Amino acid sequence: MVKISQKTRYAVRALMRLKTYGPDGATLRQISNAENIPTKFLEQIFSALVKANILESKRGIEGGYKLKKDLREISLYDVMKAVKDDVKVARCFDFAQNECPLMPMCKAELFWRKIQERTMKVFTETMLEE
Amino acid sequence: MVKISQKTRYAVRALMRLKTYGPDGATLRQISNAENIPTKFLEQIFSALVKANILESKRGIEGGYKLKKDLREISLYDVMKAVKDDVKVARCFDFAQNECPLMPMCKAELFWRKIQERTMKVFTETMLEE
DNA sequence: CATAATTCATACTAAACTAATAGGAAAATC
DNA sequence: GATTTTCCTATTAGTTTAGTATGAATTATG
Repeated sequence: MVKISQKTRYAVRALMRLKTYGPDGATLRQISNAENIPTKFLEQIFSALVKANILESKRGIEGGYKLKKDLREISLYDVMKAVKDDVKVARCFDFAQNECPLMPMCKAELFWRKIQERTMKVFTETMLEE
Repeated sequence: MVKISQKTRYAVRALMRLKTYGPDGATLRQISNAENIPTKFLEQIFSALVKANILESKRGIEGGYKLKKDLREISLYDVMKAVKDDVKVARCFDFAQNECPLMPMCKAELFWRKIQERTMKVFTETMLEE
């Protein structure tokens, strides 16, 4: 099953939800309640999104999270990368680099390269809001 | 990690390898040796490819497998479907159908639909040989 | 017909990965 | 100083994937 991880899916929903709170943002708890996402799990996700410069955080009472970018500027790939949901759909993983017995460039490798490129293109070009 | 299953990856390599044996095809053992794929695992894969009408098989001594279609006519999606490596990259799995609290059509759902469509397009349009 | 080589069918095990939980530290406001 | 929030990181539980195992059915050949 080729699928995008729950982490990424939660992240996307949470970001979209966060936007509805306007420029002042919201707390983790507000988002996790609104979207029915396990609070502690979302915490890890938001932490990663902060590191990726997608969110801005402030601690303490009156703290919370704000979007640091417009949804139009955030691609699915950005989110996946932030939460470490790698997109290695199809590179040639069957042999360690430079050890493929069919090197320098077997047909399968060429094929997987194409798939990888085309899939990446979809993920990098599809923005959370278009 | 978004990736295509080992089953599908083996299948692609095996099909490409099979082609090199010409119109008479080859046995499971030949392919599994040549590609270094666990024989019994490949057996399951080939069985699925036969059911999907991608391969033709003949039992007994002198038996083996033959391609039933040209590689140009087999898409990655065909292979994935055959080996049950579903492509549900991104439909809205977060709520059971008709139970999404954001229905009739939340922003996330729209987003995932786009991703799903675009990814499917890549997989159905990329052929094993182009 | 007996034998050997092959595909077919299905159940089981092991390994890897993902999702979720847990506990407490650090910061900010009042 | 108390409370509310984010931050950090380790552990557990659950699910999925990869691989192994066993044996039946089929077919060519001597």
